[in-house]
Amino acid sequence: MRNHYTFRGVKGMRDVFPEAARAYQAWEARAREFFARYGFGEIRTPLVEYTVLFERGVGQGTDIVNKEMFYVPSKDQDEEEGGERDRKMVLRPEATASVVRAYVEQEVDKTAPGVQRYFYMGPMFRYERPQRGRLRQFTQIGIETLGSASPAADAEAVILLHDLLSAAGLPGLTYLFNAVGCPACRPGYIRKLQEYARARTNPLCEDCRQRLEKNPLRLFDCKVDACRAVMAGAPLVQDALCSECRDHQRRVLGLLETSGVETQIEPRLMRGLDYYTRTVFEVVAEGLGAQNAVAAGGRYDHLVEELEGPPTPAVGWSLGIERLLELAPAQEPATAGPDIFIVAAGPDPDRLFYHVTALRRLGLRIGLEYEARSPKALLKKADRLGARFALFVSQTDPETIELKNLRTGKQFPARWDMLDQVVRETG
RNA sequence: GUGGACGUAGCUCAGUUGGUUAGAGCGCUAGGUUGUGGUCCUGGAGGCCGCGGGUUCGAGUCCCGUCGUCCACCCCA
Repeated sequence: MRNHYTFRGVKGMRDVFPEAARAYQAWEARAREFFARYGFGEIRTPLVEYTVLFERGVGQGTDIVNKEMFYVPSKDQDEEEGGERDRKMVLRPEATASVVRAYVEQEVDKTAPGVQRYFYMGPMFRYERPQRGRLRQFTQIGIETLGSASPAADAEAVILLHDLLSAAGLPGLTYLFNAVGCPACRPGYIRKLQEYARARTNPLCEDCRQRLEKNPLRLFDCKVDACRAVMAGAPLVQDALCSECRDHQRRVLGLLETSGVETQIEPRLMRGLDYYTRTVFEVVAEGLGAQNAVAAGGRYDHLVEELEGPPTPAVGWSLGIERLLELAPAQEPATAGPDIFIVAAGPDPDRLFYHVTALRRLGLRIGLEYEARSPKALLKKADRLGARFALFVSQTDPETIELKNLRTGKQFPARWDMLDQVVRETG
């Protein structure tokens, strides 16, 4: 790799070459298969949104909004005087806010009333310091179900995720669940939590003292021993849920149990995005280092209203392909090699090119080198590519050819206009 | 944003207490095979030792800075 080079790729962003791209394609194909089964349709939203969308959607107090945004300079900013602040644009850090924005903007509740099921796949951008399992541009696949408050919607989403991950044969996944309450019970819980913590501020670290006021639920995330000790005795959301939330959780977990999805209650599990209500969950994997969440999601019953839409309960999740890829290193079958690899020393290359084009137009995969090389080198290449046949072209006459079956080693004279048939019959 | 580790052929890495033409394996390439692959043998190409400065008679080896990568914190997919 060139170390002193002007035209570097951007930090935390990767180039994906064909071999690695196959692994992405495999995940995308598998996901599409499952989405079709469950009735989810693809939605494609822009990579750029106005900043306010995420400030409102993801939350003002979150790290994603406060320090992880990729700002996009725009002409709008220069041209529009005055209110340019809310015209600021960013690369999307996640997709849920965009999907909801699109849903509200198009008034989908009026044009297509009822439950909407969407899936998306594409790059997300977060300005973080890269480390294992964390890129600045990464790829998410996710779903959003809008318009249902039913526990069945939560369960359906999780089962889809579970079956998709299981189909990939990933070992060592744990499905963690928690409930984070709703407007009826969460405010009361947060007050209790703050009361508890305020009475014990002394041992808390600097960060936690700030969290206490700004984002008290995050107190549970701290890894400082002293803070953990304090929080070990803190009141839990689970004990403060209203009867509706409690009932919702019970029914979701019940549906998952009958569907054979093993779940684990994690009473201190919190999410970094503000919009979640009731159900939150996270799928964690072993052996991924510090960034071990491969998928996460939950219910967000008030986000649509928050973005000026009609009351619309919703639930969704997203998974990070790159982390999944690290878990199951490319075991995808290699793409099929050429049907025929041309071995020619370059007599009348134009005539040869004509024949090759004709064969490709018949649907055959033809491997061809542009420069004349030794037969040995060409055969070697054909072998590496997994070609089924090698075609020897006479040095003196491009019409005189011999076809060699690289599996059996048998070689025999052939004619250009018969190749298509021979290759297909040999299947 | 904070902390730590590491930058030597395309890749994985050696490189003695600073010492003269910087090495290995794999890969690439050519030949052995008077045009015929996957094994084997022999040869060849390929190095701003990340970059800049300093110490020294002499620096890939030591010091400072810088850029980059990785890991961890923070946070998250």
